[in-house]
Amino acid sequence: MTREAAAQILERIALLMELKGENPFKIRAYKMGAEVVESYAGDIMQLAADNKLAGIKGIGDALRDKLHEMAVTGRLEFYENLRAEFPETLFELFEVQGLGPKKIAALYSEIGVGSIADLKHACETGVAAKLSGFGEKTVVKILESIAFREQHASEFRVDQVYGLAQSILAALRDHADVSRAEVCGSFRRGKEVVHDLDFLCATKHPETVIADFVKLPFVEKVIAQGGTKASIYAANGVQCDLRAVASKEFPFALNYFTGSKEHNVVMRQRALDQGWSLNEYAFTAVEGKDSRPIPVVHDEADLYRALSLDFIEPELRENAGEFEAAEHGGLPHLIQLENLRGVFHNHTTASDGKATLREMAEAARELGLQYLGIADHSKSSFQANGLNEKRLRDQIAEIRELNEEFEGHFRVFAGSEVDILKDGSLDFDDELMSELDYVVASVHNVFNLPEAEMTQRIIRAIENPHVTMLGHVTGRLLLQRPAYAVNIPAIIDAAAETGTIIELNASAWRLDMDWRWWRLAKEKGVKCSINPDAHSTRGLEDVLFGVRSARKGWLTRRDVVNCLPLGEIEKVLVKRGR
DNA sequence: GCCGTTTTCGGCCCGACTGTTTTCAGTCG
Repeated sequence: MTREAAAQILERIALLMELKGENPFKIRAYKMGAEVVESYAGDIMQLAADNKLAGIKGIGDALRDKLHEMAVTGRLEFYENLRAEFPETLFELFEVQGLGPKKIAALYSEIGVGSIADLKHACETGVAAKLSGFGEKTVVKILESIAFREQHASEFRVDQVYGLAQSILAALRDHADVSRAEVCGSFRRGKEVVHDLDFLCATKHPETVIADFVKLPFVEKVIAQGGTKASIYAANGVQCDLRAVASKEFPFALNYFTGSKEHNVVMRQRALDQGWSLNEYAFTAVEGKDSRPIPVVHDEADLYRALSLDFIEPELRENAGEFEAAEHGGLPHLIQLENLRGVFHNHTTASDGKATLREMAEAARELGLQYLGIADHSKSSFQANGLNEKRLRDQIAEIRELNEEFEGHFRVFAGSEVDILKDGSLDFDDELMSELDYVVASVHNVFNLPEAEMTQRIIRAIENPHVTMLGHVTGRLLLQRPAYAVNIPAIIDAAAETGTIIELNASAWRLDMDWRWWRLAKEKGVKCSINPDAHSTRGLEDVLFGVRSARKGWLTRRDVVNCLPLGEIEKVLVKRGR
């Protein structure tokens, strides 16, 4: 059993215990255990199998035995018995905003609601509103949350499909009969969520490749299988399509299946202007039309060149100005993962992170970075074990001490993710913030302010000269919680005026500020910081998702402050007027 | 269920907001 599977079982035990009204501390112990299993630096399942879990904080006698059972047998009897008491679909209900264990327990035990479908019915027929603790407004909120979910059904965040995409791609490229393979579609275009995964391969033996594709280990169900095309569901419910084409068709098919649809329309129109028809297989001369000779196309760059265009990176293919730019050499040289030199906004065990300061620093060095910015939560974020003044000052001292060990080869920057309070004031006073190397200011509560008030709140915060950057601008959680109401152009203007950096939060849950706003920010001269918001050493690698979004927002390494080397980054952290 | 320890059991994370209530339970961060 994988660590992810084991962690999920522990999490689900915690949920079911909440429903049963178990001791809340016992529940928390299971949740903590799940986190430890998920983030432990080392092969925790092997340790569990070998009975060597003693001494790991958060894993006591009971969890040790349960993990051992899971590691050895691949199942957990305790969980299976517990699970049998409730319908499997009950877990869905925890994803509805406004529903917690108490309300779910009432819904289930009193009116038999065991799934989202049941819940919707109970709300619409007025049955739910009659329950004690429920009323009109609760029901409206629940229905709104269900509608939001339905709207985004069969969509996946990038982190949910990234590993699968890489595995399938690797399997295709390994296939003896495949000469080229690529992921296409919105995944290749770097969208923040995807509906499905589209794969393309070049081969002389499509039937063989298709037949082998549907037998890959991640395949849960074959939806369709033909001579050149197959669709399957992977184990996590993601639909994956594979198209097999001849090698000479590959660049055309790659371009066509990468999209976007709007981009393709313009491509075909431009081809027609040359007297050619363009489809997913080739250019063909349009009969009766005066056409130029058709050039040889080996790859996508040839295809764009044939249409008198510079190569347009997949992330830019949204028909949002990329053609105009590609006509006269105006496309940006997009940032790449390798350009990053450091990362800000990361958490440690001091607040709600899972790795210590030292572990985070070592992991960042291991990734080849030159600096790491720590920004644990501030005191108002009680739930995240936010640091008070004393603890923050202790951490600053600890960071200074650690830096001495690095002798200038690497640096940890002392920062804080300071809560922006309801009125736009900050959780720490100016004196304390002036002792920090940088400050990330973020909203963590009171999300339901009217737009004007929320905007003013944030602007007031970034007008503080100690605020270096603004964290996750809209608070959205992709596919789960919409952004709160805020006037982004006004925020961008204020950031430009005050020299405040805006974060591109690289967590796949957030990707906030959204890529659609970065061109405006860039025009106004606002700098970006791609921040992993890492809560573990592995979380540092989320910068990958942030870079995808930054590319989609037309950003180059010059627009992103954490591409600056150690020697130059300090200057940027000193805000104008600070 | 875990932890720490005066080694055997008591403590474990706080506050705001919302909506349903009429003084507070539940949810969220």
